[in-house]
Amino acid sequence: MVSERSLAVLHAIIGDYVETNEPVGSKTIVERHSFGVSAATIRNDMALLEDEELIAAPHTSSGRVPTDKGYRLYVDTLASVRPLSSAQRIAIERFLGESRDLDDVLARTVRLLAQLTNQVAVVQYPSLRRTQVRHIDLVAVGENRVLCVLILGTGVVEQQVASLPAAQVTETWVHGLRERIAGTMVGLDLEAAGDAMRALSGTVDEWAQPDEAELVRRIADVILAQLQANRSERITIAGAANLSRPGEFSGTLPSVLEAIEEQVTLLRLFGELARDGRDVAASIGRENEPYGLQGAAVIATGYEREGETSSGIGVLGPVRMDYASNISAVRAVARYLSGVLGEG
Amino acid sequence: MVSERSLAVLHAIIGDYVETNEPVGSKTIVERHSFGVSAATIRNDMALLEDEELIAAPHTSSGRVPTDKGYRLYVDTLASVRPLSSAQRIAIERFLGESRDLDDVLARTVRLLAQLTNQVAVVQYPSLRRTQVRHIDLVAVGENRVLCVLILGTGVVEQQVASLPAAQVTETWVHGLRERIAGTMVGLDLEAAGDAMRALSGTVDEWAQPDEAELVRRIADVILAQLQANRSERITIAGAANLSRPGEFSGTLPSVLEAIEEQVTLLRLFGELARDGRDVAASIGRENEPYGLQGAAVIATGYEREGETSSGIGVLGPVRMDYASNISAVRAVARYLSGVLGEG
DNA sequence: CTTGGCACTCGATGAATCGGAGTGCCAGAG
DNA sequence: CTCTGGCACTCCGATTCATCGAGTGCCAAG
Repeated sequence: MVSERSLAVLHAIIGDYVETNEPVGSKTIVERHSFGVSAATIRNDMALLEDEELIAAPHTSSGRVPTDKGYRLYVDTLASVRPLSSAQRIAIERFLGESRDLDDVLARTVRLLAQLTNQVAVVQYPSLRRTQVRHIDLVAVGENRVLCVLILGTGVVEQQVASLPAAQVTETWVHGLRERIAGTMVGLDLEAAGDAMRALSGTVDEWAQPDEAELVRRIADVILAQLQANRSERITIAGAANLSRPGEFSGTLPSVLEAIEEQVTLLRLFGELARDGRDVAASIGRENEPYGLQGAAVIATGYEREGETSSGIGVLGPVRMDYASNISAVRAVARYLSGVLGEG
Repeated sequence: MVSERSLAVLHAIIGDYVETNEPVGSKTIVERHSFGVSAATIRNDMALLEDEELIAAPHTSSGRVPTDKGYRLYVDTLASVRPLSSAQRIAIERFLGESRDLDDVLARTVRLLAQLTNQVAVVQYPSLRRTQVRHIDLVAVGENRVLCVLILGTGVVEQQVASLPAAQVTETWVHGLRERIAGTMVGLDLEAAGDAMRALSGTVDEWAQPDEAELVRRIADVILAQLQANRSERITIAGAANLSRPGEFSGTLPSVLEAIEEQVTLLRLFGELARDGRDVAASIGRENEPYGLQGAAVIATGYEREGETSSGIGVLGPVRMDYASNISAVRAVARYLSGVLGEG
């Protein structure tokens, strides 16, 4: 276990290194931070930290640089998350009150976060798995098409046309079917509605004419697809230009760009981080290896929508980043977003 | 005017420079290309090219590098666009036959183009301005909501709910309104339909009860918004990871990343390039200055959908790129895309 | 446990050197 | 008028070498 002071030294090293991007030596530390001890003592502590693999020396007899493990301990022992500057608070305020629809709020939020942190910001769209089906409609369009309209609790409207094989459907028949389906589905969340829909589709022979069963199954499939589409998740990204800051992201820039393009990778990563624990989580360097993002660090948390935790929000940046500021920025923006979405 | 051979020298210089990324001198040229003349003669030609500002020397007495103007003349005089390699043809073939919906086709296409060229590929979604309105439906949802459903010639279905102020609408009233609107709009393209809609909304007092006029206007506004939304244009992008190749894009990487994020910039640029002329167009270096993309080159052309030119497709890369290959790749993929979309 | 001292390491910096690729120009040949 | 070989000149880039200094590790003393 590392001593109290050694930990303070680690914090000092990381603080200086993040700021200057240069290996930091014992002398620099005693100059810039007022430890009450001499450089030699610091050196002893640093040797200790090096034994623990929390810091490393790029070359023999040069300053030290934090390792992934060092960063990890750092964020875990980060007590005082630096409060936001007043300029940052103002920036957040400016975005309040202008909220429009969900897309707009998320787009503004992700840009805000990118601007605050100077990193790539990522916001996951709310998971709608727990959203309810508010309304369902079937509309005959021509003789062999039925338009299936689904209105969800969030106000999202989903529609799709089911093409039927050469059968002529009547307005009244469609109406009857609609009543039956709506009766079983409306009010349920997407997951339960899907189950109900499958059950209905399975027992179709019991209540429908044989020659109509096929039609019902077709329509049921379309509705199932619609339910499924709304459970699928997306993310929105901003601040990609921050990736071009030179020096950072030494060799792993390609994989980061790929991850941004893929989306699915980031989705998994953010989902994971947002899920466990209520507070802001970080994943640093090698910890991201399963996602091909060693070289990068991710800070993420969940935000709430109408009272329940829905999805992830956070930033993606180089391992050498200002965790204190960025963690508090992510936390603040997540709270703000939860507030805005809580009202609606 | 530059002589025949000087032009050939320019081509040689650009060819070598693109390949090696190093200033190319007279000696290198006589070695690698079989001009029938000596290095001194090449030097004379190079002096001439330099007078014309087609090439420039980074330092006194070093090889020459093409200028933007040089690249411009190069692509303008590019006669034999190199045919695709068989491997590339196979890659294209593999994407055939798997076409599904429009989104899928475009997503595959843009990735294909990125892979073929090793650049950032951009495909503009088809402009729907000339698409016809195929069907319109109004469905009463509850007492004070009307769902407006628009089905377009492309199969796209657009829907939106119009909220009405405390008025109870009857099923029959909605039906009547639907008939009237459908009668004036169905069969028109989006632009004309918008005009018709506005006209209808303007004369509402002549044929509707005074207390219903407001409802009609509300509904009309929603439909207008739907029409507008479908005229708006989008692009899809792939191959952003190719930006990370080092050395290229010396200092302008940030602006390129911004442009990709903005989309609207690229939309204007590609729209412009796809519009003029039928063949592949290029915009090189400073020519992109109005878009903040000096430092980059764009190769673009239009593709056809159901017989008429609809939108742009192309690649974005560093000025120093293989124009011959990339132009032919863009052309080939555009043709392939036109073929696929022509059938549907 | 801390501290000052000291020898040592090793990368960074800068000057000096050198080689060579490349140019520009000229005079002569076709 | 064009091409060619030759030649002097320039200047970049790599190499070498010496030096500097920040920083370490270790030790013996407080």
